Amino acid sequence: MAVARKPNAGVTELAKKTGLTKSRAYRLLHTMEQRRIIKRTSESTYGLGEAMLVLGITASTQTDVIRLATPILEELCQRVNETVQLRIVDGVEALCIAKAEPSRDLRVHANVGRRRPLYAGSPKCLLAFQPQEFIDRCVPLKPPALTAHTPKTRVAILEELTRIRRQGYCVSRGEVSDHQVSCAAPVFALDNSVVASIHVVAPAFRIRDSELEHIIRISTSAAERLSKSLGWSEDA
Amino acid sequence: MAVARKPNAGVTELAKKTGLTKSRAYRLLHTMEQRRIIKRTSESTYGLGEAMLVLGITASTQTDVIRLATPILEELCQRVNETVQLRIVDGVEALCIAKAEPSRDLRVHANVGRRRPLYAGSPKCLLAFQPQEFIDRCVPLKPPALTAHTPKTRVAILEELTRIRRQGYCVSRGEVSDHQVSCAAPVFALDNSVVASIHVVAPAFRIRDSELEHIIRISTSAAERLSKSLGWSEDA
DNA sequence: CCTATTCGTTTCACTGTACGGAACAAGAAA
DNA sequence: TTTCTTGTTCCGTACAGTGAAACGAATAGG
Repeated sequence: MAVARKPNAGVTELAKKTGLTKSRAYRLLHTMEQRRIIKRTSESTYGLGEAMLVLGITASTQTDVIRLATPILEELCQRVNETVQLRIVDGVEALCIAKAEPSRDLRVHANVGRRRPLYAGSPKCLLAFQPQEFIDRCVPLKPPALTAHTPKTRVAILEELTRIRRQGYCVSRGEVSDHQVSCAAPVFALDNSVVASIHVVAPAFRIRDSELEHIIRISTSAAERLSKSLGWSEDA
Repeated sequence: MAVARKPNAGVTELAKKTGLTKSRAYRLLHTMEQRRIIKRTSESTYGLGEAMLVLGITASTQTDVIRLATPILEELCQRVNETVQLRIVDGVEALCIAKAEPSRDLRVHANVGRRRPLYAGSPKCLLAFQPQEFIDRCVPLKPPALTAHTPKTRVAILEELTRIRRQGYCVSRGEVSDHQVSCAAPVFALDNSVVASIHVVAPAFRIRDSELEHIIRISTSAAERLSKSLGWSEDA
């Protein structure tokens, strides 16, 4: 997992990150390389290997969230005719684990595997429903201003999170990148925890208020359908 | 890996498959469950867990084959306007690790993570370039007749493999499922081994001989481009 | 050019971990 | 009932994997 988190790191660096001895780290890396769990990306830097790829792809067919989400994402994508993403929390970041893209020429490009900070833009939808202790750890005191619309203070972000919890969805207008609007809705599991979020991302000029409302309506409904198929049901 | 290969298996079954003691198997499963590498699918049956999903998705962004293939697959998909797949050998099967689908209504559906036997249809393209010893192990004496066009004998398959090696691509007309035509081309790595194959799958009625030739031409060229971007260069 | 660090790698004696075998409870089948 | 299965736990011991230290080979600094 340390290798995944920090690709192209060497033995010493990985040993430090994980708190292992250098010799232990070295030996672990050595045997994991033999088993193809990791591979050398250059002389003495490591990355995830082929075995991990195969296991991960297999995992995605055995995991409910992905299996059930795929058709829902595709339908949503077709209805809004914009790029759709499924994200989960990994570490202190949002990780895109599935996507669907429309075939129109001008669209926002999405990438499975890409990570984003949780405290800016539509990933806030994931953050909002995490334990307060986790939220406090994730939101920086001085969030970097990516665009003119990025919330400038920690307090502003925390207030936004409260609003998201209340209204049940999140809208970001050019917060993380200009000319981009995104809308996200939370996906609940049996225990009422939020396990993922569904995002619709679109070029800003195409989204007037009326379109935005339409997108909000059907993406929250898509997220709700996914929640229900995961066993969740609506109560306090 | 045993859990991946055989989902919904219990302790005893997994212990047998792996040659481990029952107590060892139990303890390994127990700690892997704590680390979220695997999860219980029911009382005492196991499947791959969330950690595996995250690692696998991360691996796919760190793996050259996938990263470089994605744009090539998408371009190929657009040019042939049919479903395109990227497959690798896993165990004695072909595993689909990436795909691209056109947006037209009638198309062959593909699924990342799906496995197919290596000895029938276009996966033969992968098999053809493996070591002879491996081929012998994979091709059954009496291959099951999936359709009227499935090769009926072991010898027929072996001859087909020779032809594939000679011509550098593989065509399957309804071998694994009626009304489906597929065409595959091998992807080479630096050491001239075949690491993957690019497949174009289409409904049979749409593919006349002239279209097929066109598909063969541009899919072999796509595979060649991918090979080259992996560091391969054409020599004996 | 010579230290001073840094890196990855290897050695070695030791110890604490993870092992196998057997026993256990709880079901299911005979 | 008995006799198979399951999954789970116990326990004494062997030995695998450990940490610390040493090693050679780089790179950086003065």
